[in-house]
Order: sequence, then structure tokens, then C-alpha cells
Amino acid sequence: MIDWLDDEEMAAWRGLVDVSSGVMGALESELMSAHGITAGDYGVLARLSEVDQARMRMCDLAAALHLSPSGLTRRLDGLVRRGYVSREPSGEDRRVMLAVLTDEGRRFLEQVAPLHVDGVRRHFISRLSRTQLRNLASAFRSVERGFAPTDRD
Amino acid sequence: MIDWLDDEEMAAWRGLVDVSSGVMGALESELMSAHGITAGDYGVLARLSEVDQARMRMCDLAAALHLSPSGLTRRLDGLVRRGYVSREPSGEDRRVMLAVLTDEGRRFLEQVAPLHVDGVRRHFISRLSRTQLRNLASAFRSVERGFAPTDRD
DNA sequence: TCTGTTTCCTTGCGATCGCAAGTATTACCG
DNA sequence: CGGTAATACTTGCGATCGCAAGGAAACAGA
Repeated sequence: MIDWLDDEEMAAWRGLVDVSSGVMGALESELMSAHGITAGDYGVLARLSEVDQARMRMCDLAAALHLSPSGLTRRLDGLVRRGYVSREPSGEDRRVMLAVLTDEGRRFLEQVAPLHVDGVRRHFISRLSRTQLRNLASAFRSVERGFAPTDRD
Repeated sequence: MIDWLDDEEMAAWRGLVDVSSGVMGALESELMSAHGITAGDYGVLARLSEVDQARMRMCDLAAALHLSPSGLTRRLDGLVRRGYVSREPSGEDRRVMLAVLTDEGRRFLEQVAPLHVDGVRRHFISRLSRTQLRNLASAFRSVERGFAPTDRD
């Protein structure tokens, strides 16, 4: 019996794993059955829709989505084939490719987004009080400050 | 610009995704480089070590690990090949296979567990106050049970 | 008992992902 | 300048996962 975390620590850790996989799994299957899109593809379109000019460098997009460079390359292949995203070389740095949300991609995203928003509310947000929500956001910020900048060896 | 959630809701949702993938990714790479084991394999050994007789039905183990039946079958193939787990038919129900932690598997787990526990503390627990930890565990319980407590907390 | 349904596990298959290697471009530095 | 290092992206490859299908066993109802 290995249990070197006390009950509260274990509950927080297991809760993080269980909740994130449970909520994301539910969202994934709802998006797929209703619109035939994976959560990963949705994430690309949503991120691009939020930024100026609806375009991002591949490397920045990969970091935002927690994807490796190769993973993003292939994910974009699919989105480009479906006409939702286009590739555009950067004028400033010729190593860089920009991923650009097309008009068709934006129209598609606007059809899908309400279901995604509803799913996040139904499976996650609506189950928390406003205070819990604030505490969660604050706790996650604490964790992210810990490993994002300084964990670099 | 799609802006579906207010700032606090978005911070909680993005925080959940970013923190879980960040922490689990860090743990994964530490376990792999130090002991050559994936987080998935570690999860199997850890779960088995916690239960009576160190054995579980495949279907229960799959549910506990958020794995599909086929996913668990193949994961167990690898662990059986390495001698850490053995398969044993259930005496009560001949459809059922039990996954059993071997002595060698337990010895291996006891070598690896300290690094895993340390990783959970370093990347997650130590970034939180005791109050935050309690609030987190409570909030995750609310999400898993499917409803929010009506009172303030 | 017989039959249809459900549960449990495994296998074939396709999709996804990350790592390592390769190419191209830029940055750094003596 | 010129050469080395660093960065950005792509491709080959192996590993993992889930779904669908299939077989075996348990179960339920007539």
C-alpha cells in the first residue's frame, strides 16, 4: 500500500485527474456526435478566432494547445483539407508559417461554439458556486506560476 | 471573437486544462527519463497496490484509470511481458480476468513511487496552501457528483 | 430448458501523438 | 564576414488509444 499523500492531498490530485479527463471526454464525444469535429480541431479554431487577424505562428499555437510541433502540423493538415484554416508564410521570418482562420472556418466555429460553451457549463461550471469558481481560478493561477517560468531546470 | 464565458469562468476552465496537462506532462517525462515507465503503466501498478489482494477485475481497473477496455488489454500486455502484472481468471465469473500485481511489480513500484509522489508535490501540491487544497478537493467532489453546493464555500 | 440479451474481454483497424532526424532560415559571436 | 548554434516546421516511425466486431460466459424470461 503506497500512500504518501494524505487524504486531502490525494483527493485534490485524483480530483484534478478525474475531473479533467471526465469533462474533456464528455465534451469530446458531444462535439464529435453533433458536428463531427474533435476537441483538438475545435481548440485550434477557437484559439485562432480569439487573436488579432485570426492568425498565429505555428509554434505559438502549438504551445497554447499543449501540442508538439509535429502534432500541430498534422492537425492543421486536416483543417486545411476541410477549408477551415489556411497556411500563410510569414513576411517577417521565412522559417515561420502562420495558421489563418478562413471565413468558412469562422462560420463553422460559430455553429459549433454554442454546443461547446453549453458543455463546459453543464459538465463543469454549473456544478460550482461562484465562490468555488473564484477559488479554483486562483488556485490554478498559483500552480501555473509555479511551473511555467521557473521550472526551466 | 468568440467569448463564451466570463473572465472567472474562463480562468477556471482554462486553468483546469492547462494545469492538468502541464502537471501530467511533467510527471510523464520525469517518470520516463528516470525509470523508463509511462504514467499509464505507473497508474496501473499504483492502483493495484492499493486494493485488497493486489488484484482487480479488468473492467473495474479500466474505469478507475479512464481507459477503454481495449486500451487496458494492451497496456496489461506490456506489463505482463515485463513481469510486473499477471493475468488470472476469476473463479467466480469465467468471463472475468483479474489483473494481479506480482512481487516483482511491487518491488518496482516501490522504487518508482517516491519520484512520482515527489513530482505531484513539486508541480502541484506545494504550490497550494492547505486551504486551497481543501477547497480544490471539495470543488472536484462537487463536479464529480454533478451538482454544486447551494451554500457559500 | 431454450433463447435472446447483457457483460467482459480481446483483436483488427484507423486516427492521433511525440520523438528523432532532416531542411531551411535566422541569430550569435569571434 | 564566416562558421556555429538556435529556431521553425515537416516527415518517418513507433507507440497508444478508442471504436466496432466477435467470442465466451452469465443472466432473464417464457
